[in-house]
Amino acid sequence: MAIARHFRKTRQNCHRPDMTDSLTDRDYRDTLFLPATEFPMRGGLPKREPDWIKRWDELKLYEKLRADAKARGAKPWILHDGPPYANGHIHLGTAMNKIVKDIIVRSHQMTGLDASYLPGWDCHGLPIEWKVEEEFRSKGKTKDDVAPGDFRAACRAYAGKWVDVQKAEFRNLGIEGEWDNPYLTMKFESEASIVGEFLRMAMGGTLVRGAKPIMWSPVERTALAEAEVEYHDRKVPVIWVKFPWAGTHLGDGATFPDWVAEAKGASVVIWTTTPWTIPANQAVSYNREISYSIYEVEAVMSEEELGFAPYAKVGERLIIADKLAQSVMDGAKVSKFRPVIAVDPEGLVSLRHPLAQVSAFFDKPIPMLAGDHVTDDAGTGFVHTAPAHGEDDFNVWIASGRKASDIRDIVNPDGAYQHPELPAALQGLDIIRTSGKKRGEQGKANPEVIKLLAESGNLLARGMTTIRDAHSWRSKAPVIRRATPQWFISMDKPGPNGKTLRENALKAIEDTEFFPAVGRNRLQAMVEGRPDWLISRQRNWGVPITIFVNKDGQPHTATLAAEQAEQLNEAIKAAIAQGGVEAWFDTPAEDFLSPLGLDVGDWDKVTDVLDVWFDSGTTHAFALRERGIIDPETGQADLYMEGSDQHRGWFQSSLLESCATRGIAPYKQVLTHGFIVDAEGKKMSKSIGNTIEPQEIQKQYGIEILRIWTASGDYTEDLRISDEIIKGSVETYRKLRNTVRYLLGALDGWSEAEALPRDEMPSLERWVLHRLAELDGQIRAAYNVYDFKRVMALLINFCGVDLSAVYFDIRKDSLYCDPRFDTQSAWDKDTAVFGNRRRAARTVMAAVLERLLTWLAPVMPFTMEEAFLESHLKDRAESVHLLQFAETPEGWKDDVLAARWAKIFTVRRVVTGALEVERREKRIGASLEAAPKVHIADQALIDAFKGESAADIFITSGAELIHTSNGNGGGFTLDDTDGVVVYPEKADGIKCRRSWKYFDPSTADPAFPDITPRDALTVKAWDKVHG
RNA sequence: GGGCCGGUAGCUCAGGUGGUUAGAGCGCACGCCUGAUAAGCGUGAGGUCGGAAGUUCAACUCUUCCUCGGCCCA
Repeated sequence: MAIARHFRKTRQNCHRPDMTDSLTDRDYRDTLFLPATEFPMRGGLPKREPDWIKRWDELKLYEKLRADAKARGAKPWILHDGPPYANGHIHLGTAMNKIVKDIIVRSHQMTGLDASYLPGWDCHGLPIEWKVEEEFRSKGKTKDDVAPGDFRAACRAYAGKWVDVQKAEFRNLGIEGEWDNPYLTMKFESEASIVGEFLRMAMGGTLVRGAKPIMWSPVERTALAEAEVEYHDRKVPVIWVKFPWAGTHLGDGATFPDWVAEAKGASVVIWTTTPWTIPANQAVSYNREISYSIYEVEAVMSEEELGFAPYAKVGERLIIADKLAQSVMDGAKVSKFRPVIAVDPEGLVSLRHPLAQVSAFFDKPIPMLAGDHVTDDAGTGFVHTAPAHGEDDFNVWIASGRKASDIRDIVNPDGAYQHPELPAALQGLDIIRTSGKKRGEQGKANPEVIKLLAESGNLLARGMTTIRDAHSWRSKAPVIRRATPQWFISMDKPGPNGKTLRENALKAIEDTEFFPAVGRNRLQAMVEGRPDWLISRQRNWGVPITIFVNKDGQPHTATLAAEQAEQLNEAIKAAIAQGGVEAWFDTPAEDFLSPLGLDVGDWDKVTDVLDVWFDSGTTHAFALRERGIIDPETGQADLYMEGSDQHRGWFQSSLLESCATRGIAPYKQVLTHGFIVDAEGKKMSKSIGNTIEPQEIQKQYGIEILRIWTASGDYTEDLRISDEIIKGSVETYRKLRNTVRYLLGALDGWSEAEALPRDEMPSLERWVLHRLAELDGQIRAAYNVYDFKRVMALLINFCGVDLSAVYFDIRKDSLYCDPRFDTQSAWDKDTAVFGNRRRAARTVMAAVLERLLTWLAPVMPFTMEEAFLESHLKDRAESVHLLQFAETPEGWKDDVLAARWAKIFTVRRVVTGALEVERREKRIGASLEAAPKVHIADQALIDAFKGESAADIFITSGAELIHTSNGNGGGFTLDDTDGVVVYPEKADGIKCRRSWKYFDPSTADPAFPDITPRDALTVKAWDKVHG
């Protein structure tokens, strides 16, 4: 440092050896303008953010925003909040989700709309129920010890607690919204609304009772949806079972195909990993595309070789898919076998159950069914079919024209055999242990079935294998498939408008706008392919399925006269509106039925609850329609915005619910975000240990840094986060903050009186206005399509390049040294030229500041509020968030001017390049020490400078532009800029003690020999005003 | 295992319908300024566009395969 100072002094001394200090003892510093602001360079975000939040609370900002929009007559614009689940603390993903929403809402509010934001929570459901059960267990109580009403009350309290926790966490993120009155799915009015929607749907005919197998958890005693299971490896028994062939219908006695004679005494072989389903077997499936043959066992491995006795017997005949014969024989320890003859599987027709001799219950013909689900990739080429316990099994059973009511249900909710006709040996055996230390392990059913099969002589082989299978994500215990009566929303039954729900939903998808566009394909594909919506759960904490069923199991909504059904529905809704879901469970059936003259004995009250996806699919009804935010029948939210996983979840449940009840989507637009991943693009997980909590970032950097990070990346894809990436956001913050700070400092003492009309401004100022006009369109367009990264890129570029590196740098001289407006009374004509130049600069800066503050406020609400309160705008409103994006006059746009300045900047680049060489050679330090001569071949480039001071633009003390087609050698050029040659000569004269520019002392005002004439005029005006 | 999406400089992002030496900002290095100072300015070095093959006169841009990652499903 000392050395650097020494060099500088040396240079100055060399340059003006004849100057003496006696002439120049006035200190001009007082007469200069230097930026002045209370707005500090550093934000101190972690410390100060909570104060801003408190300020907005006290200000009742959200209410004021609504009042302001109303006063403006603004059009409502609704982002409908997807409800997070009221369980656990928020994480980075939830934070990002809310931040994106907040930026959207704020930016729309500031572009003239009335953008309200009503946050909500999802409060019912199994996860909460589980936590509450755990709490009871820790107090030594089992579920059976707790009255259902008390249990539900505990769930309600538990959800309420987490709503409060999350609400506080969201508010700490600076999310603005109606926090005092959020929507909760468990509020009584919501519960009544959900019931209302459900009944409306039931009345529309899309509610159907089904009995198809669904995933059932014996441990939890409930049906589970796909979303509630996870897949794990599990060791299971595998058995090969013989189904003796029992006859064909092919031809009469004279025309049997050849194979029929050979098939006598043969057995069809199946393979299964669920021996317990054999007692529920009602068919065997095959595939017409697979070739099958009869094989005869010729030799079997000996007991000595194996260590156990094989089940296969020499001479027995097995029917197997040709491709799998070898592997089946290997599994059965058959050492030698021969194909006998090919079999036409269509002709097999009927088999005998392998346990037929055990009990008359099993001694029924077993049909052969053709199904595409059968493959010859593994197994035997035949599939044991228990329609109660497998989806494919059920489907092939129904497809063959058989009835669901003929399906045998021999398993109770505990996952144990229970059927009056079952043999005693099987009665009561459990499939999976539901309690104790071995909960989730295999029960007694499998071993007993295997034993019975072996005794019957129909076990061909057995072993163990590992499969990937569904487990409950709560208890981690395996689930089974079980056919129980369940309620479904039918996708393909024509509804009130004659169209199916699937058709209505697909049409609604067409009418919806998706961001990004691929969201449409995704949702479409899912709706096209999805099965009926299983909405019933056998749980306690949820909205009940409020129907009565008659003795045929049909709901009152489908069997009573419409008028009577509606009366009943109204009574139910009224009860729930008053007493919550309890009212359904606690009110005796006759209280609902008797007033309508219905006989209690004819009806059963259903006590299943609704899938929680139904609750959240209904939020549009109670959070928007019943609050009067959108029209109850035809209204739509403007936007739904959630993670892309919600194509399967909320976007779909909401769509289906709304289409079933109103025939339209509940939204006009759907926006999805991706997920947060680490620096390598890997998802965050506690087990990898790469998780980051929002509180960490809040404490170390501030929420605003997190908001900038969110806004800078492409959140429609996955967002990466790491220390390095966050540091980048910190840099962005600093640049933006300092730009705003400089503007605040430059505008010290500004008032509208100083403003200069555009047509009196220098062209550089008009160029800045042109840039503002350009940006205005770009920023609005980007916010409109939720493209914040474009907003950020545009503004960072504008601040870093156009302002900081160009405009501020060039106008620093004018701002600091030209006559201040408060000396205007002392200006003469010459002084006014410079004074007005400065007025123009400050006018433009005021315009820039207003726009930067408002354009950035949605992303940086804290810092922009802080800057706003330091700015000339502070009297306009109580908060920057109550402002609108400034209207930008069309006339500011000037493409001709912009093209001209593009030329000027082309030349400027070459000059700065040339000066850099001089610097490196230590011939100059500051650019003011130079006065370059620029040789320019293209006259148009020279014309661009017409009316401009090239020296000001180059920030040199002088500059000369010379029209010549070639330089005279030795000049500086840039490869990509032909015809511009720079001779970076040193500035002559003396250094102005006020503006530091070098100038010819002979031009100086004799009264002020050591400053330039401009500075002399300025100081004289200053002196006149300030004595 | 299937469906969809993505992989451009250290980081965050631009790069209509294939066509000159692939851009920006930040960061980094070097230098300047010291009247925006834990600030400001300038210059420079960094990618051959996840990999391979193919179509084409020509591919970051089209096709196929592979790979890595994400979401959904099994």
